[in-house]
Amino acid sequence: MQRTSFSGMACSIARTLDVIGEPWSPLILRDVWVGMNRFEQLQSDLGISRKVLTERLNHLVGQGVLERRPYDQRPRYEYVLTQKGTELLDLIMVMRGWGDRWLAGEAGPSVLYRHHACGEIANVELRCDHCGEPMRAGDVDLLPGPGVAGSAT
Amino acid sequence: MQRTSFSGMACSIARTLDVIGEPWSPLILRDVWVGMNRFEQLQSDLGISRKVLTERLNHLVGQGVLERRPYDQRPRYEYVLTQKGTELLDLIMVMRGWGDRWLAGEAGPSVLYRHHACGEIANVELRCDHCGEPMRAGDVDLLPGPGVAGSAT
DNA sequence: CCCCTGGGTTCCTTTAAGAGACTCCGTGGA
DNA sequence: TCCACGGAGTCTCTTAAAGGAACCCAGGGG
Repeated sequence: MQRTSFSGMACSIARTLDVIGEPWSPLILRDVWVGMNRFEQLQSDLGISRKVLTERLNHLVGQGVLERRPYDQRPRYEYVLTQKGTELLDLIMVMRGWGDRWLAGEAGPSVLYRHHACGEIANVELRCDHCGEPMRAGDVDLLPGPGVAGSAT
Repeated sequence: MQRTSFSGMACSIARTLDVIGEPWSPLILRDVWVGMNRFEQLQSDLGISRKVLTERLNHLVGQGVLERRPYDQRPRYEYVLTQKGTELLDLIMVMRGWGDRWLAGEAGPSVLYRHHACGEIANVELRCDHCGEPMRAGDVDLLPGPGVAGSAT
């Protein structure tokens, strides 16, 4: 299909979608996170078409989320998360949390997180980076920021 | 294109993508959050095709993320977030945070959050729901959970 | 009585995803 | 020396989803 690019929108959500909004991209990030760094691994784990995997990897590398680097004398490459990509994993963790809560079914979650700081199996929670209290959608007012469309400064 | 459904995968991330992974869906949620509840509002704000908007809304209602309800004697409807949908906004907030940090450009964020609890402009941060310390991808070990594929219990 | 408005449906075009065969390039074994 | 192999892609063809625009229907209002 044709697809509208979101990148022109003055909205960080739309711009983020332009980076990882395409089908498969979040799953690729998850796999790279857990150590599936090579093309063949990703392709066989996900069952994604090789053509699409190539496109996604190129896009993610182009966006600075992944880095492609050789791991051998032969032309062999692996994909690793950059800092930008590592921070995107926040999104993956929150997705996992919501999916576990609302969609996991009777079997329960397929992956658990053990938090280094406390050693416990735990989940992520959104908190205010200012006061540390919980901060979810109902806990905030939305205000126009400096980057709103139309405010040319 | 054909699109592979992720719903068969034993992965909460994949299942979450089946709910909001399609193009436009996160932007629709954002708009509904900020008070754009009607078909015409959404269509003109996003510039999405009416056909696709219909499909997305039906899907989100079917998944229990939105609720469609009449607001008039005439056949007029509006879409509101359910509890399930409201909790999905965590994802939107985290996306906004990442996008602001890495993609906002010189203009800065277009929306700011004022946190009710402290009254300050703030951002979300991921913390452990057990000990309250920061909890990001590098702060956890991944362990197999009860719902892993193959563990028929 | 006719038109307006909200909320869709229909139809056609364009393009992206799926599937699978094919290529290219170093290396390792015979 | 030559061949097979494995990783990492490319190519080609088919199918289906997004875009876009016209059309439809039900209540009201003038």
